[in-house]
Amino acid sequence: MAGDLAISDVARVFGLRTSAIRYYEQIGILLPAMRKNGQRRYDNNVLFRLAVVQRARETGFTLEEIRELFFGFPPGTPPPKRWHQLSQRKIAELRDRMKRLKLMETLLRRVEDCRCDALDECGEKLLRQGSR
Amino acid sequence: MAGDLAISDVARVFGLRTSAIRYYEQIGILLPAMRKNGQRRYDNNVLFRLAVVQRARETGFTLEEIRELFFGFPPGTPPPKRWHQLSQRKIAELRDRMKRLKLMETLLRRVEDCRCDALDECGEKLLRQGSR
DNA sequence: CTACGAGTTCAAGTCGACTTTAAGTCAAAG
DNA sequence: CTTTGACTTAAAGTCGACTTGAACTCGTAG
Repeated sequence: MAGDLAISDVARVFGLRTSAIRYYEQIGILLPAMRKNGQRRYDNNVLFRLAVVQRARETGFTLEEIRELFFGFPPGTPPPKRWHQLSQRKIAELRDRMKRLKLMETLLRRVEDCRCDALDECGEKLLRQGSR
Repeated sequence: MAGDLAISDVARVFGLRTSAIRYYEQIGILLPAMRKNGQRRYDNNVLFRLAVVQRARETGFTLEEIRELFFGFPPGTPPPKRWHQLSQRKIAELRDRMKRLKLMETLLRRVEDCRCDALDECGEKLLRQGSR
């Protein structure tokens, strides 16, 4: 049950490259692993850590924010509080990004109405629109 | 009406840095400008071109795609056809991005229900969920 | 004449999340 | 003993869209 995993095992579980895991260690998202003949050996805890990392990545957190999640609070701060604080920012960010996507879509559909004979004509219209 | 614009004038109209305009020329989005004592001079056409570039950027096109818009079709291809072809791809892309954002939001809201006592517990639950 | 501001070129730097490369170590297999 | 395969490190490369820096040239104002 304990596990004594090589870096390639850990990588395979999450579909990551070994280089990604070393990188996570390098930037301080994973604590330095124990060594056996110079090679990293992991126990199951790292799987839990990485599961959290993956989920956080899926929800749009940067690696910097993930480090904050792990190490940016006084030790003992309960996860719900950690998640909450970071989520607030992120939700606002997602809302902005969605707005932007919707604007893009609107503009894209509008471009479909173009009847210009030359691209410069498009530009001319846009300039007149912009100044109005 | 003609205009004999310095690079800084053009930049100011669009809120761009002069370096961006040189860069656009370098990557072939703007044709090389006429020179006057070695300095670039522009006429009004460049404003139309740049208005199109800006709008295309706003709708999510990359500079590569914008070059395609301008130079990736047989000369004389009408703008509606050009826009349409590029828009199809882009709309699909926007839909995917929107889906992803919505998934992120769902996951973020779900994370708000976390009652774990430690982050490793979060990871453990996620791992069990993932395998189920 | 000199200083100034605006322009020029080319190369290199930036950001985030990694990957790739080069050179070296180690234990097990043949 | 040598090869193989997996691992190690540090440094450099990647992508996109620019920006920044260094070194240089212009025309003009004082």
